[in-house]
Amino acid sequence: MRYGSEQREKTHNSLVEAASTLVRRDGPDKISVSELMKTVGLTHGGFYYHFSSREDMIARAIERAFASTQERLEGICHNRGPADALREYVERYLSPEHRDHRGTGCPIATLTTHAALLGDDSRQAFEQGAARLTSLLARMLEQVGHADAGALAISVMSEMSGALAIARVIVDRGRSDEVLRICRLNVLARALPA
Amino acid sequence: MRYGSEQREKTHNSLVEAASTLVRRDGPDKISVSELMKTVGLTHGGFYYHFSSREDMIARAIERAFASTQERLEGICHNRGPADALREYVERYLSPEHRDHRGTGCPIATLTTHAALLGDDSRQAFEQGAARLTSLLARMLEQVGHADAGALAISVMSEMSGALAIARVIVDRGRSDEVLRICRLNVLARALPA
DNA sequence: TGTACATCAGTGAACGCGCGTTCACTGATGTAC
DNA sequence: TGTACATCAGTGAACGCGCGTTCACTGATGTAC
Repeated sequence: MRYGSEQREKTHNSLVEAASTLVRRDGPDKISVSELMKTVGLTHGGFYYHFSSREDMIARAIERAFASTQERLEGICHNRGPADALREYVERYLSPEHRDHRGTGCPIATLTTHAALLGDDSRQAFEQGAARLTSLLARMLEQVGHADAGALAISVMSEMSGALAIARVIVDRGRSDEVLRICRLNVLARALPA
Repeated sequence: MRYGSEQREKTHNSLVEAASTLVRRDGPDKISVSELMKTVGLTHGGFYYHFSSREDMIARAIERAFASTQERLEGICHNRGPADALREYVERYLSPEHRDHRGTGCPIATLTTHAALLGDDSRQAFEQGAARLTSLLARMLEQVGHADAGALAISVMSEMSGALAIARVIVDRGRSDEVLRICRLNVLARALPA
């Protein structure tokens, strides 16, 4: 079964993409090698042609999750003023839509408590991804005139990710929405210029 | 091997206690039945004399984790004025000591992203525990004069748990301490009366 | 006080199952000539 | 243009392992008489 000359790369990309969704949706402990391969229409045996181990695959999945989250944030900033972009970001982050789509959401809100327990490769991928994302947020805060933007970014990122993770545990939609709404208002009040 | 008449209760208590530490230290996915039994000096076969299933044990462990966390908070409030208690709670929560002791720490900062993925019993135990803990915090905030204490408690709990979870992923002690310090200052500024 | 029996809190062997990983093999495609 | 061969991207059977769960058994303790 030989395909086009870039087949390997294409398959690898699909695998990492699928893994980055599965790892966020079901958690790093529940992804199985065969489930991942099935997701892209292959059999489990081919896995080690693309990854050196299950742990390696999880690290690549986390990297990808952060990369696409970052792209999405940059998309929000594109063609928008700093204050508008900031408001849009916070409102999307703490929205019921984000809460209801773990698989494509911010990895910080999906994997924090897992990350500390993962292997070193995965943990490092998380740490670096989170640092970069927080830097982007800091730059946005700086652009709207915050003096201590770096510190505020850390505080805001903590509250947003914490709130989203908590909202995801609350079954009752109304009460979960309420958590999001409260933190949205709080964060907007702290982040946007007066 | 028959022991004293309350042997069963005593063993059960040790098991739940040990489980509540293990579940926070290693995560709910990594606790194994035999490891737990070994921890209290028994063999794996006796497990089902105390729990109906592994999932049942995890739910009981989470309940216990919240109960002892709540007791600890009440201990802080005991014989302290409201503002003092609040400051003490925040400073302890966002301390390197708390970060370095997952096994005995606040379950919100240890299990949030796990909780949404757990079975219904465990998820519910988490949700109820978190709600009670947040209520306690709200009462403290109310006592120092905050008008919208309920909302502030949710915001503060989100930031504190989010920050602690993030700090636990950062390997470099200095940078991890810095995250804690920043959020400590931010939270204290928001929570304490001016 | 002594004896027979039931109960209680376990033990530890055994089970099936799914998992991560390995490996011999396959067959379509590209390349050399 | 045709043929032989190497390569590439997989397949799928097989492996060992640890896990959650079950179950027949054990032996110390409590209870009935």
